[in-house]
Amino acid sequence: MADKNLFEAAANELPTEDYRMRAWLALVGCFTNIERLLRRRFSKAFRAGLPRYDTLTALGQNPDGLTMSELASMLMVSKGNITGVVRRLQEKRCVRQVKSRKDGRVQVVTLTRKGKELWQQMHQEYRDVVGEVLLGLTKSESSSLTKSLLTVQEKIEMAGQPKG
Amino acid sequence: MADKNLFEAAANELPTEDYRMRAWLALVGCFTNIERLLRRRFSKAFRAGLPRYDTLTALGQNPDGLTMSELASMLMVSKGNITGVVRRLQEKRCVRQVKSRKDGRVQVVTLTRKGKELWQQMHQEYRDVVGEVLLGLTKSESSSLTKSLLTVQEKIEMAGQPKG
DNA sequence: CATATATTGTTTATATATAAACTAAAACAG
DNA sequence: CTGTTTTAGTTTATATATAAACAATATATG
Repeated sequence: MADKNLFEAAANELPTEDYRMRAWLALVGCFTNIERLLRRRFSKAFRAGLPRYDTLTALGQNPDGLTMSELASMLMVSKGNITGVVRRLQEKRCVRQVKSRKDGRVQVVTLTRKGKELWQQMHQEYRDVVGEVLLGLTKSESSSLTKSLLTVQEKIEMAGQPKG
Repeated sequence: MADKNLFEAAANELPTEDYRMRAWLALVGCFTNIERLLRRRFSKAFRAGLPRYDTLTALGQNPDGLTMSELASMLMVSKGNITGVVRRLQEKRCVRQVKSRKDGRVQVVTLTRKGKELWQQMHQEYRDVVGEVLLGLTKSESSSLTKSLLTVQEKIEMAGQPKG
């Protein structure tokens, strides 16, 4: 007993006509598997989770810096969350926080040189893992999958950012 | 600046031929959006995260109970994680833990009546949210998406469970 | 200008997640 | 039977996540 994972088991119990739930369960299973691999590789290589990579990426793409709120918005997480992630990155000297002179509430966050280097290493690792995991996927399969996913995305009524 | 989310921005920076990364970014964006909606609805309705629902579902599908290790394996999380989730469910009188008489190390976890009721409520909420979110998806779109995702799943070499 | 309101970011309480170290019990080896 | 190894589960340290309450600062409005 307890042979297959929950999502496969749940899909097996679905009535045939329940095609939307079936799609969602397939999405969960697929994402969860790949994401876990990525997380494990990042944990081993950098002793860091994916949120740090996401944060470094956002900052790398915006060399003039981003405020805490902008980071929260781009990464689609709460502001309280960003406070912690940026604090840990700062303790590792990977980012710099400077208080804005125009607006005393605002912190502008930028990458340090060390942060840029870490970002590049992480980026390579990220690309490697995704490449390995999706190795079996042909160009046409990838394109069809991407197209389906973007269709779903478009149809989701975006329900705002998290609070706080 | 900081207009669109990170995954869209990252996809825009990709070379055209990078179809696998593009598919992965679409997968991340799609999953993350829907999962966040689900989580928010669960948080509001039950003051509980999705892992509790997953755990109740696994137990609901196995009325004879599951051990902590079986739960960890089915939900694909670490054993230390299960310890916490089950403890919180037990504090709410939703599950029962009984030490096995055959093997003094093993805990067998089963649903209480209260747990069954909570599970059913959560199940309804889960179905509602997925239905709403994927409302715009036709049967044929759903099927094509499911098929693509299962193809990916098959091609992923499953890399074992987390440790601990 | 003074007061009301909104915005930025942190803090707190809680839930989730892992890896690694640990305990207890079972299985196995000689 | 005794010592070794394996297995089941918990504990600890750390990272991530949210909502809600809060502080400090801007902005808007009379």
